[in-house]
Amino acid sequence: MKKSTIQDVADLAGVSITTVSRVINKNYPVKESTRLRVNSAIDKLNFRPNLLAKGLIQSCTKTIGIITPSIENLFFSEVIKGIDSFIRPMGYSTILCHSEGDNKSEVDMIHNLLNRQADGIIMIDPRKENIDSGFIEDLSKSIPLVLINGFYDGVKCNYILNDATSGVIEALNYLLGEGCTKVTLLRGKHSYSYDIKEEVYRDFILKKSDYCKVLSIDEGNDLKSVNSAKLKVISALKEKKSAPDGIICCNDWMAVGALHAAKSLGIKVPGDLRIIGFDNTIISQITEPDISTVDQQMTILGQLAAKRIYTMMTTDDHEIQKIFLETKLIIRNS
Amino acid sequence: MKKSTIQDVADLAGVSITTVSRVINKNYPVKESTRLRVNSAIDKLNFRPNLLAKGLIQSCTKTIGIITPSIENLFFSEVIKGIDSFIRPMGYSTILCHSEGDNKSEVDMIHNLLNRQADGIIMIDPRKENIDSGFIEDLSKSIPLVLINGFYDGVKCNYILNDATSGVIEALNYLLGEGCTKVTLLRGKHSYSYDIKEEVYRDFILKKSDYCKVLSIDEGNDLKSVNSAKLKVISALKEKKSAPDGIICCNDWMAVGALHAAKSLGIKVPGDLRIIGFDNTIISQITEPDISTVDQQMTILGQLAAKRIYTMMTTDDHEIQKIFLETKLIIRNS
DNA sequence: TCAATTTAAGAAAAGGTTTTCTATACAATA
DNA sequence: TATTGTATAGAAAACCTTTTCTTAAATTGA
Repeated sequence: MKKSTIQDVADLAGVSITTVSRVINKNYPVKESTRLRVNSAIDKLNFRPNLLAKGLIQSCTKTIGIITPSIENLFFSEVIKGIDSFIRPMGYSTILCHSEGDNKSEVDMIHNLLNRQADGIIMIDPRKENIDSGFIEDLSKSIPLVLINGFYDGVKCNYILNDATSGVIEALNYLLGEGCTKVTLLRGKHSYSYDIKEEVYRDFILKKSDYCKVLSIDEGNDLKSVNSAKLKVISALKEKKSAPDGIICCNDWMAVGALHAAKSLGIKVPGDLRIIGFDNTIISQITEPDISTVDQQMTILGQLAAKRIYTMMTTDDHEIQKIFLETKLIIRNS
Repeated sequence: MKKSTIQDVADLAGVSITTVSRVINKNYPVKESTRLRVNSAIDKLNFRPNLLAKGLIQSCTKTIGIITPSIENLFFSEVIKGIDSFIRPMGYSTILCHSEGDNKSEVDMIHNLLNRQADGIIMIDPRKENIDSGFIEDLSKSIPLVLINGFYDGVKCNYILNDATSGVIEALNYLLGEGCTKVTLLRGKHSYSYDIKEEVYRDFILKKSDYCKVLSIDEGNDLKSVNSAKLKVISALKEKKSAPDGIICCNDWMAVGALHAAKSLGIKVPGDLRIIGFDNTIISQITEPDISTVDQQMTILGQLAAKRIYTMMTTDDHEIQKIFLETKLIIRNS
């Protein structure tokens, strides 16, 4: 079944393509009788307007790209749903790209989005390398760009949405208050969101204690990180003198890994070891015990990013904004 | 920074746009010296070819659309990764759409993909209503379409990839073998994959037992289903006479819900109640006890779908194929 | 009735590529 | 020399819309 064009519709309805366009876009008065004729022609031919042509002439595609490192972490799923919930009703559609935490993929995907003439891009947890190289800063000069969790002070040129570092402090205060004396941080690589947490952790813990230890696994967002975290924590727990009695994990997957590590060694949680996760995804609720975690308000994070990019796309307000969102520690049984 | 076009590049390099096009696409010999000049002009102007224009003229966008009900279920994540792992290296990019299990969204997204001139569409667990209405069958006449888990015999016009129903039988055999006498099935709505499982369950169980009971929750793929499943199972377990001693859950989220239901009532798993999930996602490994589940080979499922759609897009082999994949019961401690 | 205004609809340009067809320059062959 | 062949590169059409500019027809006002 060959695709029909606006010309076919025009021929069938006995009008010009201009008129068909007007009927479709409802942006110009058309006599009722012709409107009906055109519409029935559209139905008969099953006509679908070619967005490539439309986008080409309007130089606007009503599309935003979302780049996420992973689709295996509910943190991202929730953020994405937040973005969608705001931007869809505004008539935009989204193109979701997952880079699997790969540098090059991330760049390729951005290029692809640019080539497709996306109107804006939201990046969740962009790769550190791509920030450091200046790539992202450059990018933000050529297209409305909002980063989620990609904040660090050095990047001045980007409008950045970021949840506060307050979560780490809240978690630390809680653990110290519960009597922990050896609190460690478990983090992943390649994302500034981990760096910030580490920085805050170090600054804060050194004021209160002389135990300061950071565990780092190779990745952080995919499923493999559960096991990596487990292995990493097992080896930390095996160290006689310096084994931690509290772990703050940079996301809930890692926290699950830590929990399993403790179990495998017969270490009681929360008796001998306390674990705190990050994100408050549902997986922190389904383990035994369920895991205390820092809520990140993912939906709101996404909505704010969407709102901001919408403003940038539709007005000439392109100034750089940094919005910080509150976090909240959810106490459970770990 | 205004976007530069192929004309700008041509002007700067002192050649025609034809030549620039040839340099970019490497589909025609160009003298080395001009090639260099053109390339440096491209770099200088930071030129990015407009895919709208290219797609328009080639009537091919090297794009496939993926429609999934949810991005909150690792089953889908794995399938999607499988698709990507095959189709990306072939030079295609993917547009991922999540319908949140909404009928209308699903249709809208398909229309959007058609309007964008996607070259093919893969649908995971398409909505029952859209199959029943004939919409999907019609669709498959106008674009290469592959369904994953959308199989039922009535749909003759679609090429369908589907994992075997053998999983249900395997699970049933196992539970009966372990001495269960009241095995129920917990399912969701609006997807044929649940219908098939129910059908197989009914056919099989009635031959072996006179206990046949199906529990159904409103949705099945999002996070809310954990809680819905829990509530549904709690009320089933409370029924004195007919409380099940074995539950087959149509995905791992539901199995988690069922497990929590049992816990909340103080019912021992697997002692008093056995639970089997579906999908073998990592969440079936992180609960206590970990959950026996039916592995669905999601990655392969995705790869096969991608491979099939690739063939359909690049050759004139458009015949309807139905591929069935083996499942495997993974025995754990539930 | 005639001019002026309003309404409805068409013609053609534009958007940025690819592709077919054509043209030039030069070398090779007879 | 005349002919053929071979690189190399340009001109122009094509892809399918939207949009600006016109035009024709219908309505209004005096």
